[in-house]
Amino acid sequence: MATVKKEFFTGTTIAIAQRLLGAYLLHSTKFGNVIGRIVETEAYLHQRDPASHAFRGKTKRNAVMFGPPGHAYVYFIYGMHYCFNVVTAPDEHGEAVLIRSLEPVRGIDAMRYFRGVESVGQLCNGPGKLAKALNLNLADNGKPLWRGPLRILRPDSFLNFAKPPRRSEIQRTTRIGISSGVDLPLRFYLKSSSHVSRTL
DNA sequence: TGCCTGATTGCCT
DNA sequence: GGCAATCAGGCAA
Repeated sequence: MATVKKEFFTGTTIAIAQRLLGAYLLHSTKFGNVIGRIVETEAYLHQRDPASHAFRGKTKRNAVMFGPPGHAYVYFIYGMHYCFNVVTAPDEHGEAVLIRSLEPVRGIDAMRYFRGVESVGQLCNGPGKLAKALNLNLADNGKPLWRGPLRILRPDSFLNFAKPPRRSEIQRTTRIGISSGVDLPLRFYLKSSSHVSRTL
């Protein structure tokens, strides 16, 4: 298992949204390490993106988005769900990448316990689902992702010589579950994956 | 202070 | 496909 370096989080938010595909998200829990392969992401920008939490400026809730890149931005939504994001862009630029789906890799029984669901295909195929499967909540907001109990692992962490996905493997579409900025093509997922929240 | 909405999910028809 | 659950943040007053 090779954790990414801090430099992994430099570049445009859109580039990082694509770079994260094929990488892994690890969380160390009381039931051991829980790991999933990232197969679906969405970019949320600062300006020109009304769907972004950062669009209306910095607040107590979204402050982490405006901090340095490579940290976790976790927020509570709909009174019952958490969503996990990777902060991108330099200080004072409120941008992040929402992780929408994972393919379960390790700690699947722990995921089942946290989710209360058996089917592997239903464990992490949605932003609220994966946060629950990895036992993520507001306590994880602001944590670094290149060291510590919550980390991003390189795409070659599990399969020998596994390379990042080719550009042709990545499908780009509009985002899901928003009411403004619906026309922006800022969602990315791996065409070959059967674990995305939904295709096209 | 009060009202409305939301980067969702799961259950019901 | 429709809709309830459930509550913190954001904005109007």
